[in-house]
Amino acid sequence: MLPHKKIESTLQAAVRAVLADADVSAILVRPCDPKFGDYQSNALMSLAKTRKLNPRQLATDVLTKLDVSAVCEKVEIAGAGFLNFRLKNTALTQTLEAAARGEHLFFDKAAQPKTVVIDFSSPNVAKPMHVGHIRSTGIGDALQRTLRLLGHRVISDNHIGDWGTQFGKLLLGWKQILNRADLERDAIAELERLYKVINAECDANPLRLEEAKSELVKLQAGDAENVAIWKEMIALSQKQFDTIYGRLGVKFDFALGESFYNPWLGEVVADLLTRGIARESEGAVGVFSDGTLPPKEDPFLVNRDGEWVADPALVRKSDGGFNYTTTDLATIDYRLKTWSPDEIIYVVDDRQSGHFKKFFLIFGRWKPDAAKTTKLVHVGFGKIMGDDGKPFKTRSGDTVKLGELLDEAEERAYKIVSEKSAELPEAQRKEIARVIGLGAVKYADLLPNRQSDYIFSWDKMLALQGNTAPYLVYAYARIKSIFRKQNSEFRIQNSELKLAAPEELTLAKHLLNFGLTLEAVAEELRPNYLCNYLFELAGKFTSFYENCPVLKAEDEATKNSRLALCDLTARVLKQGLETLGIETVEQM
RNA sequence: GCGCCCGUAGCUCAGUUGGAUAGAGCACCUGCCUUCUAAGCAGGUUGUCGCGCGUUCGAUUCGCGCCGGGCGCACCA
Repeated sequence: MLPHKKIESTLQAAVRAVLADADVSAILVRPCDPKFGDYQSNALMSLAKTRKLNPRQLATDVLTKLDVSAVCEKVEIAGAGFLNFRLKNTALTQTLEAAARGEHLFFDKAAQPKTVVIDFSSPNVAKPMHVGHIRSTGIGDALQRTLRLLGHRVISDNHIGDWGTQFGKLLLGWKQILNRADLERDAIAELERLYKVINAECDANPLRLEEAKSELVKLQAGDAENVAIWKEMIALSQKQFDTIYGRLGVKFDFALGESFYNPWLGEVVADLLTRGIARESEGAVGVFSDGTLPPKEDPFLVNRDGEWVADPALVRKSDGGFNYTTTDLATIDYRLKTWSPDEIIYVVDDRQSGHFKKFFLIFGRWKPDAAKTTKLVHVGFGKIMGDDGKPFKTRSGDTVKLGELLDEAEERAYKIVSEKSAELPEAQRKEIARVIGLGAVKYADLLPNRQSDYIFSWDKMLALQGNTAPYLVYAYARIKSIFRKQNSEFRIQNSELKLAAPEELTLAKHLLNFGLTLEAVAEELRPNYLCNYLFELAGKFTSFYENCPVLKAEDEATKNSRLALCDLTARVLKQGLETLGIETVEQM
């Protein structure tokens, strides 16, 4: 068991011994400022507060029941009632030696694995994936990797936009203005052109719009020709998706598009009507406020000039078509029946938070039993901005295509690699540039708190100094370099650690917090915690690297101990980056 | 108008149940390569945490009210 968990469970038992009825699940032990110790708990203060006890007295009482001498020095009470823990050197080295033997990598599998459906990326058919998709795709992938690493059962599902009114226009364009040669050269660009041309025509001419609508109606009715064209458009799009996901290294367990749920949409609406959850209004069918929430908190109400008026979620349009709330409901029904998840995570732009608020409430009304056992979470994120503070666009004002963005990342990285490591063969420089370029884009996207907007900057993400992917991969490559240089056979499994230098101790202690960080990422669904942990790890490693010679250590025992420390650091760096969806290189 | 999100160093951003003297990178200054990758390291400078009030032993964090920015408000998703 990792030392901090040992401390935590022992502390919880001690608290229970003092206050038998206390809820000890909130009694946590966290890393702290080294001047106070290695770990700290401030939980006794809030516990004392709710019970109107003297916090320092409570701490003293708990301390008499607390024996953590196996892993800690004497526990200290500090300030208003903090408990400060300092690890024993033996506990530290034993934990590292166990890791060296391959018994763990500073994290534990979840005691109670959850089944989690994670819905992310969701590109649209017939449209190019653009820079915005990096957010849902990167965050979603990092989360699925984290949850899997911690032993949860994860079902990733790409809810592709393969259905909707845009297909009327696309079908019309396909039939009337399709350029076959262009389609073969660049299918997505041609499909995009079709849509733009017809869309403009429809805006200008109601008759064109009617034509497009009738194509849509035919598709919906199962017209053989239209269905065949629609399927071809999906197939062409899928090629694009496969290429992009292949480059990004993102995998899905399922890619059940919106159209998959078509057969059940009518039933969903009928069921909502039968149960009195939805009702007809102005020819459409919608879910309205049930009056159980105060108006301010009720997403089904909106204030217009001082009056609260209905703002329903429509589930059927007046023309009989369905809305995306309907699809989302059919989708959740399918997911419940198929996987019985404990949790469903939607990694979707924050601008849709209103939709999710309504959708989650409808779910609660529609499936009250399931709502008790399945938690729905909207993992929202902000926009990517250009350096002018406006949404990130190309110079000509178009959206930035994801494929082109990744190309540019690799090109820019290649220039830098060629400059810094001109001696490496071209093929290797290309491979380094691929890893660094893609890693830089992904890392820059995962680093900020996901809910805030961030400014896209090539220079910052590709910089070798600062909190960037190149810096982290560089730290990894330097460790690997040591192992290439050393002559004798080094066997990590038999390593005995002896930690003396402050840099060694600081690095070693930081390794111990890998699992804590992974758990925080899984708990709050925030990959940036892991980014910051790895940045600190790389920093502590380079500090160690500068101050503690490894291959030229004063004696063999120190050398082997340091080699082991290097190896463990490399493993955590590699595992951590991999969990963020970022590859590493052995040399750069 | 109403709701949601945001406001932290000159710039870009972190800040994990409310916790100890609020952190990092960039920029700026000073050192360190005949020694494991200097794409690096060590040190220095930088703050009314938008403003005010409240809750608390303790508030960047919670509540209320302002100010400033972004986004969303029935047949698109």
